[in-house]
Amino acid sequence: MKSLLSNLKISVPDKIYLKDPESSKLGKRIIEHGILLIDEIGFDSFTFKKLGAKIGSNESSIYRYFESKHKLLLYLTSWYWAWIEYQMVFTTFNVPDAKEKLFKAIDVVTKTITQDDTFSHINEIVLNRIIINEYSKSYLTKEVDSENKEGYFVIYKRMIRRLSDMILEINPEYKFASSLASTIVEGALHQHFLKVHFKSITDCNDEITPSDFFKELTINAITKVT
Amino acid sequence: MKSLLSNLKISVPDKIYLKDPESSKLGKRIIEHGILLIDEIGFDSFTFKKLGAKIGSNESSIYRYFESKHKLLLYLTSWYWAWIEYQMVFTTFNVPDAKEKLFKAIDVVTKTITQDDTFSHINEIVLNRIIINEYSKSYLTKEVDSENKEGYFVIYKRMIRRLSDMILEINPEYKFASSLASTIVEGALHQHFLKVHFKSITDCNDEITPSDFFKELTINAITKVT
DNA sequence: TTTAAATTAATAGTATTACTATCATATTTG
DNA sequence: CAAATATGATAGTAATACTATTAATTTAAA
Repeated sequence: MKSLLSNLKISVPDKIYLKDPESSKLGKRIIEHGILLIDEIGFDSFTFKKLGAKIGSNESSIYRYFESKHKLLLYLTSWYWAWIEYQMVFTTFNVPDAKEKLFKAIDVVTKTITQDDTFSHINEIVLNRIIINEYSKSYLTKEVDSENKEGYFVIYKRMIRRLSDMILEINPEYKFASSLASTIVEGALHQHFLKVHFKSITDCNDEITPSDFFKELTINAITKVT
Repeated sequence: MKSLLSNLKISVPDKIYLKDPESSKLGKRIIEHGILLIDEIGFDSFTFKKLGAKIGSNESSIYRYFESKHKLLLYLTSWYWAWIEYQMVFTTFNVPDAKEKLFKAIDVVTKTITQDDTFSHINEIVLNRIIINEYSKSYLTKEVDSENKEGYFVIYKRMIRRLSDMILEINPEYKFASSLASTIVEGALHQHFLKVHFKSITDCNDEITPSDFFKELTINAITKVT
């Protein structure tokens, strides 16, 4: 995916930031080390002061890019889903068989990220861990409705709708395409979490992946003769 | 469920609290109004100081029951899952047909709570909303492994295992019973959230419930001939 | 190349949070 | 009734999540 993406810029709704972090060296350092620090100490303990110390910059300079650490999380998650969406569109493009297409899409959203080579300052492996551990916190807030109106979750919702459309391509009669799509995406993150922290309530491990589980689940859900 | 439960006490791992809130009037007020206040302002803005003001008591008195607001959340969530587990065991007891049994269990974990009548000081409708909006925050932390070792999530995991066992009763060959069970429980909370805040990525609404979706999904997953 | 504009750094300050500690006052119980 | 226990009031601390101001540095334009 590297060479194909190297000229592209993933774009994030611009209301999320005060100043585009892609537009300067400091901005990129904020993103790069923000990802590493959130992964290291967790989003709850993460502060702009600590990030400032880590990158040898000042707290107040970071506040010029993001209004709050919550906005930084929204930025990172939007970036992540835009990146996933791109891969989903790219991988399924020109695949004539609807089932093969859907399976490729499910693979994209459920797989463990193992390669970090798409964008120089963003470590996608680490960012994927942040999504698994922190994504829910970006929308489980009292402000979710107003932030949704501002468009902070458009990329995520659009990506889910693409998946839903591929489900309907196979079976236009299936009544729960959206719920199934959202369950696959959210459920895969959850299974990845469980396999690290609550092994006893998942079957996923080094051999069985969330992708295996969700592909079988999906195909049975939509092709069953009832 | 009221009369049957009225003599029972739901028990929560005792390491979660410093002093059992069931043991005093103040303790019960903390739980009762803690639930209402978290629902009202959200867990992130919730503080013991605000709760103290609301119940006409002192911040420091609340700290004598719970070490932190995080522990209070663990208490509430443990209580909730114990209550759900009780209903699950009770409702499925003596049901001979494995499929009917599983469906009853799925109903218990996925339905919207509409009655508040089991325990005087706990409003189960409001508590259910808190679980939907805040449950993930109880385990998406850096301390999850140590807290898991302390037994703070035993009830939740046991309840999921019960569900998994009922799945295996129908099809002992099914390879993903635990993952399916955990997906049903977590996924149902997620669908309830989506139907309020992100309607475009769910099919659930006033007519179609998460229960409908997950029952069909489950039965197709485990009885499909592959 | 100088000058102005923009960006970043440094410092200080505020209200709130998440507690801990101490001591006084109720309330319960033996 | 005394002693034990629970609760309340007050104070204090370090950290958080910012905002504001001013100084220093970098960049871009004339």
